[in-house]
Amino acid sequence: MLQLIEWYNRNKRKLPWRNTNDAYKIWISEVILQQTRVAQGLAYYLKFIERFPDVSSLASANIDELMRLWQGLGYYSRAKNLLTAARQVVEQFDGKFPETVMDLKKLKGVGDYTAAAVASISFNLPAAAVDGNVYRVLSRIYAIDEPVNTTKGKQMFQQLATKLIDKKNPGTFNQAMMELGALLCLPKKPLCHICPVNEKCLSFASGSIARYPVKNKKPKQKKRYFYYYVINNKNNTFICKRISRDIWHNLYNFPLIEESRMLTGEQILSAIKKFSWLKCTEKTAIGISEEFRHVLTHQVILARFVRISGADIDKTAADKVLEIEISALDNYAMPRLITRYLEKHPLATR
DNA sequence: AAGGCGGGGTC
DNA sequence: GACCCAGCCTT
Repeated sequence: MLQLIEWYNRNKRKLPWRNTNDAYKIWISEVILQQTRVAQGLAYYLKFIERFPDVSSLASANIDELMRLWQGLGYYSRAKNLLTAARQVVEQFDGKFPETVMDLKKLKGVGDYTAAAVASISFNLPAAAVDGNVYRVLSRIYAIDEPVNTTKGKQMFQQLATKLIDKKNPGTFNQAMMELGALLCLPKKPLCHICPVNEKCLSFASGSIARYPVKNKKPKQKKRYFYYYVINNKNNTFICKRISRDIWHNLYNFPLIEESRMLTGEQILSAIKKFSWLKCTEKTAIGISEEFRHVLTHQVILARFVRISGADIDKTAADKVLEIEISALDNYAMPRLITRYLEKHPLATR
């Protein structure tokens, strides 16, 4: 695989986490890049390292501030797990970042891939980091028909990558494989004509690139109907922290009623009475927004926002909701659905 | 082994 | 629309 390494050294992107061997920084970069493109994660990495430059600063972080830093990046359990893992390092590893694959995998949120990436890049250990790029590259080079998303398939690819890894420069090898997948061996239109290993690529030789990687089945999406009630009382509004085992865990949003079917305008207004702490009077003004469509991997959220101003609030009964100033909304981590709504329909203060 | 968990880019 | 991204955790 010498051609691959040479290609990598000539063509690799200049990325901030490639200027360090600091295991903490490599770890942060790897977690940010889980199921996330470099272009999307880069800015998050920079502000994350600036705010939390080392594991001890992260270990003493506040969860709400951490979630706010992670806002918009998705897969929010990663942020929670980072905090848990940082505290593990401080408490179980005496503040010193673990240096073996086995110990790295003890950290919350660190699986086979991330452990191998940190071990190889920071500690020069011969651990093969097998991610989506590597599945694609290897399945094409060797024309492997085994599905990559089964236990058996994953084992096979892990074994193959382990056999191929350059034991002298494992970190460079791992990154070269991934960089090849990210820059040339693309999912849709791979750039085989300039690929450094095209002469060794079985699927290129047989014109069967498009068949790889083989995957079986895809989950289908479910529809959910969200009705948010956005209260605008003078300078204040009301938000709730999402605490159930569901999407957007630990993020904030507006008081919510969820239905399995679409509601009529009349039903949306009628549902207001489910909030016992909210009393509409003759002075109350109500407006229903257009539908917001928010697509996630496995579900589609169809949301409307009901703007309510001039209502009375029974604060003794409003124990599940948090009253905040509208100007403080930015301090709370919220899903993109909510920030998109607020960009389009800002809350007015007076 | 299967399902849950985001948001955005690309074709 | 469908697919995919430097995956991991829970059940």
